[in-house]
Amino acid sequence: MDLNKLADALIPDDDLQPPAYYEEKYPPRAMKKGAEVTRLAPSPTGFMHLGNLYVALANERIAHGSGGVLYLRIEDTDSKRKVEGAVDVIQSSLRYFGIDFDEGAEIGGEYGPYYQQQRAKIYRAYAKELIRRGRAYPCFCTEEELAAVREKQTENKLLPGYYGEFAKCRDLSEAEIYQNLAANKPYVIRFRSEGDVEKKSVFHDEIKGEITVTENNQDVVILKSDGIPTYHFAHVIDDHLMRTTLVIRGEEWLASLPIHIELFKALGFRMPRYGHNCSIQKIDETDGTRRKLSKRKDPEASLVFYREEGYHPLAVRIYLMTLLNSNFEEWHLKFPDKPVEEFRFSIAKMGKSGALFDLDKLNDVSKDVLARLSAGEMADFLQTWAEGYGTAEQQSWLTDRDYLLQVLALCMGVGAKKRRKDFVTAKQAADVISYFFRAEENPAFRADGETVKAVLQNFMAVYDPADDNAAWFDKLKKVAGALGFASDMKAYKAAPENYRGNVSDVAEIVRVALTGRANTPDLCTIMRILGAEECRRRVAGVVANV
RNA sequence: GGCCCCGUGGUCAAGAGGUUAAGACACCACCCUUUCACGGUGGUAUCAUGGGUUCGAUUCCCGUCGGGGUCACCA
Repeated sequence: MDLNKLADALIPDDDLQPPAYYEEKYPPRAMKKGAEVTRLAPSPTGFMHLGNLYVALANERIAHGSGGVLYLRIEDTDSKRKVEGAVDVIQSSLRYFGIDFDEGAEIGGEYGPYYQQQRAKIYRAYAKELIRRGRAYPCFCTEEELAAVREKQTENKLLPGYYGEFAKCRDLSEAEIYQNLAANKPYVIRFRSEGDVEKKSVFHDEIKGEITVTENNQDVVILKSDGIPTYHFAHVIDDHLMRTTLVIRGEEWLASLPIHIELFKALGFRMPRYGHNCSIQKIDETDGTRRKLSKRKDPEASLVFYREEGYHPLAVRIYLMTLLNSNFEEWHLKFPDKPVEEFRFSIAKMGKSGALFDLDKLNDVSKDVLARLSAGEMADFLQTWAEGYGTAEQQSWLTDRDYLLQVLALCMGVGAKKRRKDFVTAKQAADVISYFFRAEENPAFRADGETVKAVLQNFMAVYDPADDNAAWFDKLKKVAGALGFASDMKAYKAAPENYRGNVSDVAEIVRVALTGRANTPDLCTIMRILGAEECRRRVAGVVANV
């Protein structure tokens, strides 16, 4: 069979460059030893998964930690999944969490274009070359035919797929091929595999270590009927031509590694190194089993979730780093103020087994991150969050910057010996500080109405905003004593039956009346921030209703 | 089902042929304290299982079990 003629018939494009042209156009990168070229290659589906960020962080740290390059390639070969504006979503969400690319889509670079759709000619050139060499052939099978074969294979407990005797179009005669072409039958281009599933070999995975791979024997599709390549083919060509040195990707790709290995070999490309990263999982409530975080079932699977909730990007970053590198957490505990970039990220320290997503742990990390912010930084963070996701009311709270800073300084314990860790997320923080901006609707007291009224009236009668903390508390104790509450905790503990309660019960009444909640930072300071007038108004409201 | 990956407390995990099997989160108790938070002290809890190698295996080997992934003209 005249393979050159076949190649021309199958891929008639007259504007293709020979493979050698691309080899020269995209030469190996001049980089210092040890520098890694890594990439992120998401599909523009408009949805960004936590797993995307997870693997992005690993690639980013490896590239930048080694003085290498991180680039963004858009895998838009499936037109059915493509969503308008998805590339913006990818870039903006990754940037929010601190992933910056050196080259790639929308940034450009010497190894572009970085959209696979724009690289169609390149793939076709290599596919044509494979046809000429007899390593690729046209397949005219319809979807129905393939499905029927698969069904039969499954029935007979055979390996499903297009291989060996089941590869009907593999050895079509020249006449049959041209007949089909003349009849305008749609066709795909398949790779002619020479592998044998009985043969296994050891492969070194940068994360998993020594793994065994079974040879591929599938004649996989490399060019779909629309002339666009499949993932497998595009991956091999792109990562070769873009001179990727290390591919860190999800372990769901492990199963197709044999295909990639054979394609690299057939094309005569040197393979990049691979690291297959485990995925973030969660326990399914319905059956108690582990599974990947699901886009459909788990809101926390989406990167949008963390922005809506107002998680600080650094918190998410630190949390993911603790999952990614087992010694990161200890390092971070030791040097809490050092930027993450200073940590020596190592592929060797990446875990082999999938980790369960732990919101408690993330929350704990978040508290620490927020507690290290200055009041000004926290105010900025809150404002940015509120502009995007807060209610109109919450936005209005933040307009008086000076007032806000006073509130934050108190709630964060700025200036105190130890910082408070009340804030977890921006959303939760907004809720925590709400009482500074509006009185609570129906404060719930544990004490009876008469007692509440007496405590509030007595205390407000002597309250003086000019008092310092000690004087303020002295007055509270006097009120407590006058009403039969113990003003001295030790005395109370010695003989609680002699009292109606103690000074903390009295403080609680004032606290609840003013803030609507039983737990707040220092009450005296809260009253100072609210102002005497506002305090009196709130107390009056409570006394009238109780 | 075939193939592949994984298996140390509830979670993330360090670890090495011999350890009292680190640490963090969560949980519990106590202390501090006008409440809460912070902080401090202490505590509960782990090597999936069977066999082999070995003086000794949680660690090395094999089987079993369990969990996960994958078997598209999707990535």
